Amino acid sequence: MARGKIQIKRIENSTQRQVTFSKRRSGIFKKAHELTVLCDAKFSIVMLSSTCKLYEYISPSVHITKDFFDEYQRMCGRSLDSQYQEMQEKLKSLKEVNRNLRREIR
Amino acid sequence: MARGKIQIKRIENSTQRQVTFSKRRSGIFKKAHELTVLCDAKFSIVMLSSTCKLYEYISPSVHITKDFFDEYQRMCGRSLDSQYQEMQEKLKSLKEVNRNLRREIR
DNA sequence: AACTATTTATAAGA
DNA sequence: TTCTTATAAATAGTT
Repeated sequence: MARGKIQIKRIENSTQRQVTFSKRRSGIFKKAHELTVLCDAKFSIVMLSSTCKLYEYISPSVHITKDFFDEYQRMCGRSLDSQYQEMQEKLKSLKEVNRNLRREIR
Repeated sequence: MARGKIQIKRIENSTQRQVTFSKRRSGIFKKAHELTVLCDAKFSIVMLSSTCKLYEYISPSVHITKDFFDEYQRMCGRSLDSQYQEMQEKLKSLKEVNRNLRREIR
């Protein structure tokens, strides 16, 4: 995009890949924040870099994932049944992460 | 940004807010996809609009949330010392989410 | 970390 | 709503 057009394909040079990641990561978080403010949207963004770092963005009005889903419930009035499958899958994966993290930390 | 500069504050007109949401949503998903390809990043984006719709983006190489965290484990699990603090914090928050989700499902 | 030449995103208009 | 386009914003390459 700027001093030259780039193709959207993996950047092979590791240094450049990190620089681009850093720049574009902040760009996306900025856009997410703007959309939050402009349109009353709520966000959860989890980003995992190739250098092994975890970055997160969560809308200011949403503090934890639970709040996020609670808000969805409240606004949409969807029954628990329709959400059940999704939440159960989420719970299952979180349980496994939980277990693995315990093991790692020990 | 275009035919005029806008202030980043809530768009009061509902129609315009939806139009802007729709445009910017696709913009963010496009950027996320590009970052995925350019930098080997992995993403999970969950977006909740003010009109009660849920939108998600997950990196092509990641099929479910579990895979996402598994990948994090695989990549980061070895350098424990440097990751310790971060993981412990993560574990703490995941435990809370876990607890809350259990309650939701019951 | 800054700087700009360009590309890209998008606000307003059609 | 889908397309256009003038302009604002993001960013690739550079310093």
